[in-house]
Amino acid sequence: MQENEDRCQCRIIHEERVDRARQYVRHGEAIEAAAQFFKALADPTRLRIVLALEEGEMCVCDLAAFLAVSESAVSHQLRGLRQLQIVANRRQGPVLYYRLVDEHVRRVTALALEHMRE
Amino acid sequence: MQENEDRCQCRIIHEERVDRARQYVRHGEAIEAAAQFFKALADPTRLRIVLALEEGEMCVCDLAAFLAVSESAVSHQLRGLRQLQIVANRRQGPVLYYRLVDEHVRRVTALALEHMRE
DNA sequence: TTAATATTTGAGCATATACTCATATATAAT
DNA sequence: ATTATATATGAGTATATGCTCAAATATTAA
Repeated sequence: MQENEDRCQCRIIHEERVDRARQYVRHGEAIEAAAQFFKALADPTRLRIVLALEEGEMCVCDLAAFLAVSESAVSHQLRGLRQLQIVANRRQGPVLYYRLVDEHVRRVTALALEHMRE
Repeated sequence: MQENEDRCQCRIIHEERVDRARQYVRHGEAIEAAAQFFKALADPTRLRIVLALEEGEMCVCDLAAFLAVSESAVSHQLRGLRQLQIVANRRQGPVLYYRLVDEHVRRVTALALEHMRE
């Protein structure tokens, strides 16, 4: 086990199995990005925002009413979703209408909700 | 807006849009469950555990070596994944071999990682 | 029984998260 | 300019998360 002595000092029961995992799970930084992506959907408030927007764009005020939470809270969550490029907005006067950036999220949520119903 | 006066006191700009969202997003507790599910994948360590197990079962020690983290840390994460019925284990002597419970997770991770590579 | 291996568990801790509240910004109307 | 509306933002806070470390449990071997 010489090639691993500086990575970790724990015993490796099935070295071949560990190597297979290392080869298979080689998505590089995509894993970090995917984890971030899942984190965006990992909160009920944000998940409900995303699901609502699947039906069409909504302004912050609409979302706050739908979610029954403060507009500030919604705005904070939307910021996170914006930074992850999951949602975008367009301004019409003083109102910002939020929408999903693409169909990626919808596919993932659909798949997950399907699983939840067994 | 009388029917909303006890739910929230914020203005509703597009009441019809809010109603549409309320009808569309009606998965009940499935949303909570889905958010929990996403949370399981929302951490790089757990996501890498899941991805590794997609290739076949591994024991805690193998996973620790693969992830280069402590076995205790792996065990704590596995507990969460176990409680969510995402992984299960079988005992062979003193060794616990962990595996994915079903193919649900694999489909979701595959879809997400695909998106990450655009 | 004793000792060794494999894993789990609980406490403690540093950081992240999701909110609230007050304030700031941007647009529109007066 | 002033005011009102719609949203954003920053600070503060309570809770959740993910780890470490020490100790407990389970299985096997001596």
